[in-house]
Amino acid sequence: MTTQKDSNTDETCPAQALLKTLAGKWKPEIFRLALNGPVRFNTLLRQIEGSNKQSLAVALKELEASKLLNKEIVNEKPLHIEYTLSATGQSLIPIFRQLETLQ
Amino acid sequence: MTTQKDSNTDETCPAQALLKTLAGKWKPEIFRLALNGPVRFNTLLRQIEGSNKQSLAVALKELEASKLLNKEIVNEKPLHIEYTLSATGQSLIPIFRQLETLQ
DNA sequence: ACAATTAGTCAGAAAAATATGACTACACAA
DNA sequence: TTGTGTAGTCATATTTTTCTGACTAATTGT
Repeated sequence: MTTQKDSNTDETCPAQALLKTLAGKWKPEIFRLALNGPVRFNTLLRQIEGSNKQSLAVALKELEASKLLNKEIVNEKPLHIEYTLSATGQSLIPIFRQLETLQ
Repeated sequence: MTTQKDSNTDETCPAQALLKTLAGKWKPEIFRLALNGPVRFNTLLRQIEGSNKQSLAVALKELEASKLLNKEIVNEKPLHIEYTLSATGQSLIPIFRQLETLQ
């Protein structure tokens, strides 16, 4: 006999996918700051109070892996790295704005 | 000397607030199912594979506490409880629909 | 009276997420 | 060559979240 616990395993719901990629203690804050322009590792570490290197590094890596942020080396002095919103990330801006209009 | 890690503690960003209320392993799935109409405890337990009583109970309690779901006793036979989208919950429907249009 | 269905609670265990502190490595300036 | 700023890694510890299995309790059907 098969269990009655089957059928509904969509896992293709975009809202759930987004919630999953932005899940975690620091990802939403990183993403929000990235809405205003490129962000950098040490700057985030100073801006986001209570955060730490390890957790930010993991969060950035995962946001990059899930294609919300792009990582690029900037050849200026001092040489540094910038994380910017990807095209996908930018496509979410209207939704964030819409959420801000909700009371 | 004060630390340079101050200033930016908004915590009034609605997008982040929503991400927080829908954070957790089962809340997004519960919420998504509730979009289609009233949901019930034992039914969710059967529908959401891999879930368990305890976690669903906690998730439902928190979704109710954060005013996304309403809990009501239905006086039919058998007497049972229904969780339905609150007004706030319903206000999020357009955003979920919009996310579904995103590739 | 007994079993099934309803909707949970509770204590403790296991798993996952997050934090700490030490360390690495490159570029550049003094 | 010593120091500062860049951006991390790594092993371990702590904290938080989630799961398991036993139990409760009211309602309804046989």
